[in-house]
Amino acid sequence: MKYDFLNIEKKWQNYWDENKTFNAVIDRSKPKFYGLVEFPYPSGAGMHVGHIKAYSGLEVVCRKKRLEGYNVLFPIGFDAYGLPTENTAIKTGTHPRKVTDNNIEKFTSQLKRVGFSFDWDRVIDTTEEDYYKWTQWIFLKMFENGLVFRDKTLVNYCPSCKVVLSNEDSQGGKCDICHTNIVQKTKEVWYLRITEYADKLLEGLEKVDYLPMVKLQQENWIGRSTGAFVNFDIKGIDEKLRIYTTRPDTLYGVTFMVIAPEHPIIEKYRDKITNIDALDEYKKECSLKSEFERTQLVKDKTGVRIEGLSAINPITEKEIPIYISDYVMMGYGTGAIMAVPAHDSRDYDFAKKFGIDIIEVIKGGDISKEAYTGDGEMVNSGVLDGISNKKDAIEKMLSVLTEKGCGEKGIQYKMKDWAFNRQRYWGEPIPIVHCPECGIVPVPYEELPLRLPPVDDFRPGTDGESPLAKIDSFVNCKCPKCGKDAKRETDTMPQWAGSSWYFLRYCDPKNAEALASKEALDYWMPVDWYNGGMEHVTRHLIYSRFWHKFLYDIGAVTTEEPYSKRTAQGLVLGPDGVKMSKSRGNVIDPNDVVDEYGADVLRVYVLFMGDYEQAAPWSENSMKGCKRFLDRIWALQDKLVDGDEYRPELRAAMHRTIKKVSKDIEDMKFNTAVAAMMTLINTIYDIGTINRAEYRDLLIMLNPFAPHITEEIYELCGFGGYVHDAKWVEYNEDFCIEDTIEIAVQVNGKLRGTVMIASDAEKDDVISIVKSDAKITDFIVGKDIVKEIYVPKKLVNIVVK
RNA sequence: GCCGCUGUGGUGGAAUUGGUAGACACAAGGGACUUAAAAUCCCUCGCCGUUAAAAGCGUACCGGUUCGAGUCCGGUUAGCGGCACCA
Repeated sequence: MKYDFLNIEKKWQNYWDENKTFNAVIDRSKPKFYGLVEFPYPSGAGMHVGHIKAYSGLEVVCRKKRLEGYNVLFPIGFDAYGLPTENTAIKTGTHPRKVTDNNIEKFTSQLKRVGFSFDWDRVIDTTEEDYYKWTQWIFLKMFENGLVFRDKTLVNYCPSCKVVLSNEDSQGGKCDICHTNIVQKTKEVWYLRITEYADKLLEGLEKVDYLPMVKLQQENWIGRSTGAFVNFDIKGIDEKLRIYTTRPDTLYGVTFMVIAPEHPIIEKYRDKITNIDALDEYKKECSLKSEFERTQLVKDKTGVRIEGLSAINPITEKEIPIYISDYVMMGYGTGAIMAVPAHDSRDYDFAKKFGIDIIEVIKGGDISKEAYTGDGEMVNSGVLDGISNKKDAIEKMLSVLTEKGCGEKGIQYKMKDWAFNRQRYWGEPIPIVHCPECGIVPVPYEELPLRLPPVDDFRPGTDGESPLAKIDSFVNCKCPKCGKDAKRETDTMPQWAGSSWYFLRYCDPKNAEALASKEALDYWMPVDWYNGGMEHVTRHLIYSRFWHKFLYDIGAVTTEEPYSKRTAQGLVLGPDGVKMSKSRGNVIDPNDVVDEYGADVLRVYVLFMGDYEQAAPWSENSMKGCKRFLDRIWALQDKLVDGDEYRPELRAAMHRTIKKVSKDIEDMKFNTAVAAMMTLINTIYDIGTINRAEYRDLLIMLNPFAPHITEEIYELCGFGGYVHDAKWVEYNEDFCIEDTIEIAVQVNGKLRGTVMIASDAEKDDVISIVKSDAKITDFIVGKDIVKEIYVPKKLVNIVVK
C-alpha cells in the first residue's frame, strides 16, 4: 500500500484543528515552555519556503517538548500594518483592510497545510482594534514617562515611500522597504527616547542566551564609546565650542577644529565671520550631495576655514583655526571636533590638504608619512610626557580638564532616538491632539482605541502629508484638556510598533482590561526560545527589548528581558545558489511542494538540507531523498514483527539514535538528527524486520519532524492513543555501546589498520592484541618502541624509532 | 577602513571539540526486476596507482605546536555578513 499523503495529511490537520490538540492552557502542574517564531508580514506573494524553514526549527523543538511533558505555548499571528500592503492597495485600488484580510487568509491556509502545531486560538492581527488599542496605550505610557518628544532636526527621508524613517530603517543609506537612497531633510518629527535605554539594552545582553553574533551586532549598533567633552574658548567672544573626543590624551596635538556645516555657531556669529559668503557656498554644496556621495567619496576631504573666529586650545592656550567640513556630522557628539592630525587619519588628510601643523604627541609612528593611531610614549605633552599607557594618559588628562573646569568625562552612543511617525495611512494612529491653547495633549486612556478612520483615498499627500490629514472628521476634535477646538496628529506609527510587544499579547490575547493579565504573564513569560532572522537584530529585536524594558520599569511586566534565548536560521537560497527573489524567478512556492511531495517531506527537507543556521540552496533532487526516507518508514509496516522490547541486534542502534536525536534537537542540529534516523532505518532494512517496540519508538522520535505520517502509522499499528500524546523516548547510556568495537591503530600517528576489541578491554590487553596483528607487525619489527598511546574505545598509537 | 563568520569530494553537508576525514543524502556509473518506463532493490563512487592489493597524496595556501591537526597557534588568500568620515 502506497502512502497517500494528500488525504492522510488533511485527515490529521482536521483532527488537530477540531480537537484543539495544540492549544495552550495554563497548567501549574507542568513546567512551561514558550517557543516563539517571528510572526509573518502577510504579503500578497504568500508564504515563502524561507518561512517554512524559519518555523520548522522551533516546531520540532516544541513538539518534542510536549512529548517530554512540558506545557508548551507556540503561537502565531500577523504583523499586518505596513507600507507594502498600503502600496498594493494604492496600485490595485483595493482597501488595505481588504488586502490584509485576504493575505492573512492565504497565509493561514498555507501554514495549516504544513501542519505546524500552533495554538490557533491565540492568533494576533496587529491591525485589529483590540490589539492596537494596547499599542497606543504603551505609546501613551511612554509619553507620560517622558520618553516621547517632538523635535525639528535632520531626518532620514525616503523620497519614494514619502516617509520619514528611523536610523534603523535606513541602514546603509537606503530605505529598508524600497531600497531607494535616503535623503536628509529638516522636519519636525516624533521621537521615542530609546537612547535613554542604551545602557540597559547593553547590560541586559549579559544575562541572556543569544547567539554571540546577535549580541555583537546589537553592541555595535548601540555603539557606546567613552571619552570626554571639552570646551574650547572662542577668541574674543564669551562663547565656548564644545567637542566630544575619545582621545583626550592627545589634546596637546590639537592644531585645529572642525565643525559640521550645519553647526549653529555659524548662524549665531554671522556678523563676526568675514568670509560668510564662502561658508554659505560650501554649505549649499554639502546639502546638494546625497548621503551616498557624502559617505562613499571619502578619499578627498573638503572644507572652508572660518575667517574671523578662532579657538583657544584650553591646555596649550594656543590659538587654533576653525574649519567647516562635511566629514564632521551634526548627528554625532556635539557636531564639532578637536582635530589631532598626527594621530587620526581623517584629520591627517585634512591637515595635509590645508597645510595645517601636525604635532606628534605619541611616539611610535612616522607622522611625515601617515597618522599614527597606535600606542606609545607621550611626547610634547607637558604633564603627560613619558606616560606610555593610553589609559593612564586619558585618566591624567581627564583630571586636568576637571581641575581647570573646561571638560569632563563623557559617553556617546551611535544609536539615535527612534523617529517614530510615518506619513502614511496603514498604521496605528498616534493618540495625540494638538491644541492651540494647551499644546501637545495626549488622548485620554479611556478613549482608546483611537480608531483608524475608514477612508477611500489612502494615497499619501503631496508634501509628505499623511492621508489622514485630508479627513476633516478625523482631524478636527476637541482638546481633551480645555475642550476647545483642536486638531489630531495625523501621522501613524511605524511598522515596528505592533511587533514590539506581540509576544506579551500571546499570553492572553483576548484580554480587554490589560495588554495581558498578570497571571498569564507570570506563567508564560519570558519567552524561553525565540528564533528568527538575522535581519531583525538591529531593528525588531532591539525595539522590542526597549519596549519590554520600559514596561518592566512601569511594572506592567515582570521580567527584565523578554527573550531568554535567541537563535537565527540561515536563508533558503534558490536552486541557483543565490537569494530567492521574484525578479530572478528562482522562488519556490511551498504550496507546490506540499501538493507534489506532501507537508512531511517539505518539513524534513528544510531541516535536512544543511546546517540550520547556515544558508543552503534549494535542491529538488535532495528533497526526493527525504521522500524516499519517509516512504521507507511507511513500508516498514510490511516488516513488522511482535516484540515489546528492543531486540539485541538493534538495541545499541536504537539507544544511540535516541541519544543523538534528543541532543541534536536541543542544539538545532536538525540535519544530523534526520541523518541519524536515516542510518537507523538503513540498519533496520539490513536486519530485514522491525518489532513493535522499535517501530513505536521510531515513530515517536520522528513525530516532531513528520507529524502526519507518524500519526497515521501509529494509529494503523494500534499502538494505543495518539503519537502526539506519547512520551518522548529515553535512552540508557550503558546500551549505547556495542560489546565489541573497532578501534584505529596508528604507527607514528599514521593509520595502519583497525582491530576489533571488547569494549571493556584494558590497555595492556589492547596493546598486545595490536602488536600481534599481522598488518601492524610489519611497521614495528626491528624498531624501538618509544611510546604506546591508548585512547579508550578510540585508537592505539605506537611511536617507534 | 573596522568588526564578525566561513573555506572539507562532482553537489548539499558530517566529524563525539586534538584521536580511523568524507557520516547521511544527492548526482553519476554498473547491475537486478519489468514487454517497456516509473518506482524499488543490489554494487561502485576523494585523488593517484594497481589485474587486485600495498604504498603514496589529500580538509583554500605557507609555516609552527603535538605521539597525532579539518580541529590549536602565527602568517597569506578568497568569499559572505554587519557597521562605516562615529571624532
